[in-house]
Amino acid sequence: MNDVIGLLRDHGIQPTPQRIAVAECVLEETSHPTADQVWERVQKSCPTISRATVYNTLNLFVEKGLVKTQVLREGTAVFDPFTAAHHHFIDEETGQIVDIPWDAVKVEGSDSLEGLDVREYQVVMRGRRKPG
Amino acid sequence: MNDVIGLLRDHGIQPTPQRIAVAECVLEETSHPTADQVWERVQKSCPTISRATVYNTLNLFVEKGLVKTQVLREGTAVFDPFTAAHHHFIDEETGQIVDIPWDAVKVEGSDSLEGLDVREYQVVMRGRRKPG
DNA sequence: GTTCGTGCAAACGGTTTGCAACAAT
DNA sequence: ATTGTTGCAAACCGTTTGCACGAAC
Repeated sequence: MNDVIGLLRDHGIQPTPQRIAVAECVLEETSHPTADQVWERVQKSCPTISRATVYNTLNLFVEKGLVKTQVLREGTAVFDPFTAAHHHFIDEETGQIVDIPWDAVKVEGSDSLEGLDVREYQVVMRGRRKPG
Repeated sequence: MNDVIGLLRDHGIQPTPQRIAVAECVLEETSHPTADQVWERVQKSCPTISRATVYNTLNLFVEKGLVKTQVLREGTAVFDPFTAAHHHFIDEETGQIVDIPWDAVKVEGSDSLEGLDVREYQVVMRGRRKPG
C-alpha cells in the first residue's frame, strides 16, 4: 500500500522494496511476529531477501519508533506495531500473544513506590484462551 | 549453610557440592542473576564447575520449584528465588531488576477480559531508581 | 554394578557483523 | 564519487545435548 511508503518516509526511513515488504508484514496489528517469522513471511513476496536484511530492517524500525520490541517470550523478542501503551496476555499453551487495551485493566500504586521513578508499565497476563 | 542443604532435600534434590554452591548464589534474594552470572560467581567457591552443570542445575531448580525464571530482559532469562507472586521494576539505565511486593500495586479488571482465562499476572514497570 | 552427577566439547537457535557488490543520488 | 542498502557467510552469545568419566549407594 502507498500509506506504508508514506509511513516509512514519515519516520525518516527510505522506502526500499525490502523495507516495504518487512513493514507490510510487521504492521499487521495482531500477529506479534518474531524476526524469523517475519523473514519466513516476507520471503513469499520477496524471495531473495536475506535474514540479515530482515533483522537489520526491524532494528531500524525500532530505532525510528515505527514498532516496539516486547520481551514476552523466552529466547526471542517479538515486534509490535501497536506503539501506544497497552497490556499483554500470553496463552500458556500456544504462546500466542494478545494485545489488551490500556483501559481494560486498571493499575494503582505504581506512582508511589519508594525510591522508584516509574516511567512506563504494563500488565503481563498468562493463562488460556477460552474456547468460543 | 545447612538450611540450603535442607531446602534442596525438601525439593527432592540431592545436595552435591556444586548444587549447594549454585543454590547459595541464586537464593540471594536481591540479585536476579542470569545463568552466566551464576556461573561466574560460583566459580569463586567452586572453580572446577562447568557451565553445563550450572545450566543443568538451574533448570533442575526450576523444575523442582525452588526458583522461577523471569523473562524480563532481552536475550537472556533471569532466575528469581522469590517464587511467590510479585511484580518487577527494571531500571532502564542499569538493567537492574527490583522485586515489588504483591500488595504495593493493585490491578483491577484482569478477571473480566472477554474470552481470556487469566491464571497469573504481574506488573512490569520500567524507569529509573531515584538517587537517595 | 547400576544409578546419578559432572565436565568437556560440540551442536544449536537466534542474532549481529564484516565485507564486497550494488543501487541511487 | 559518495552515500546508503543489500546479501552472503562467518562470527557471536546464551543455552542445550551427547558422551565418557567418576562418585555414591
